[in-house]
Amino acid sequence: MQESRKYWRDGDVVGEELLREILDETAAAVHSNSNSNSNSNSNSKEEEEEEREYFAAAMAPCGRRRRQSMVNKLISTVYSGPTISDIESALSFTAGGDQQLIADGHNFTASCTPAVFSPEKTLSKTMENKYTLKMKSCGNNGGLADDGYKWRKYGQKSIKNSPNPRSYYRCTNPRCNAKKQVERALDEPDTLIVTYEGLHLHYTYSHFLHSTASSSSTTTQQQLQPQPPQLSKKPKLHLHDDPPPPPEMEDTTMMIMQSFSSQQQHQLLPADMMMASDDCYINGSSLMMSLDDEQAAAGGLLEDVVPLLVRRPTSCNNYYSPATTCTSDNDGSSASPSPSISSSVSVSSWTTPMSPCIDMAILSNIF
DNA sequence: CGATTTTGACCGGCGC
DNA sequence: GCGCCGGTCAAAATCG
Repeated sequence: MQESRKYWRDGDVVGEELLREILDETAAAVHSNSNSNSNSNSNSKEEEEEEREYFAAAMAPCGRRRRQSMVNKLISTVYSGPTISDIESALSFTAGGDQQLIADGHNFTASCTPAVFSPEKTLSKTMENKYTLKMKSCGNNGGLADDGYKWRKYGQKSIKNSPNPRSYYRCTNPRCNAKKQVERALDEPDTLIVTYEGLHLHYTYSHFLHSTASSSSTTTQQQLQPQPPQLSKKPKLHLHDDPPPPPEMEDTTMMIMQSFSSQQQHQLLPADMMMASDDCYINGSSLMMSLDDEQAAAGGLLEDVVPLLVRRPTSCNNYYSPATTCTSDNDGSSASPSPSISSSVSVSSWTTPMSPCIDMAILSNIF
């Protein structure tokens, strides 16, 4: 955890160093597993070098399966959020109410205790999936991490024993019942507490933005999905302020996405929406996503499965030009965070060249 | 002019 | 039953 914090806070160089450390540790673990009878006190530099070489060989292009295993181990080391089993649980319409993720500024801890979905329960009951994020404010943009969705504020309430009001947001997609609450932490004025609730029944906007920039399989999606922000009339998005996205995603993000794509096919429920692409197809009332193709996953499917992506706070300022208007204020009440800043952050963060992109992916909602 | 935000009113759950 | 509290509604205001 401490290392993750270090990684999260410091710049890309430190992040890469930490990533290397993690890779080395993972390689050492694998090495020791494959040589269980070897001397356990092998801490010399030469042996460390051997381990590095061993791991480098394991990560060679020909060792795809082993690399996948390495990636999985890396993910499990760096990523403390929901596991693929949690995702599958969520996809199976689980609802525990206790599924909570706390991002303590920079790190996430997850306590996912999903309950098995009971068909007799009402839909609203099943949508009790909630998780709470604590995130640091970044400058005057409210510090709200991008989650790729557009939100509309529908209420604000002053909370007892708290000087800061709580704002209530609802996804602007009319068929989507996702909500979130935003309030400022009591003890840490620069920390925002965001509670997400409900399922998104559509793609993230950032997905389309990214797909538009780097994928060739977006035509159908764009036809079927809400108009991406850069094509909408919404001036608050300020996409013109974004740096031009590089064509490729950064490696680590790719690795994370490949980790997800390495899993078997995922059955996503429910699919009362109409959606089709090269990667998805409708199967009865459910949506099947074929994730065998890593390239397909790299085209943005991670955001299909993990709609909420919290970016590194240290980077967020880089994604906005000083001219970016922001309606947030100091009390966090009128932050109107997502509509004004979300999409631009998302696109940039996916494609920031120097970013090691251990983007902390938080799952609760599918689509 | 449509979309979004603001804000007071209203409603339901919960504890006493 | 009553009051408190959190969440939501909806009309007015604001924004672009």
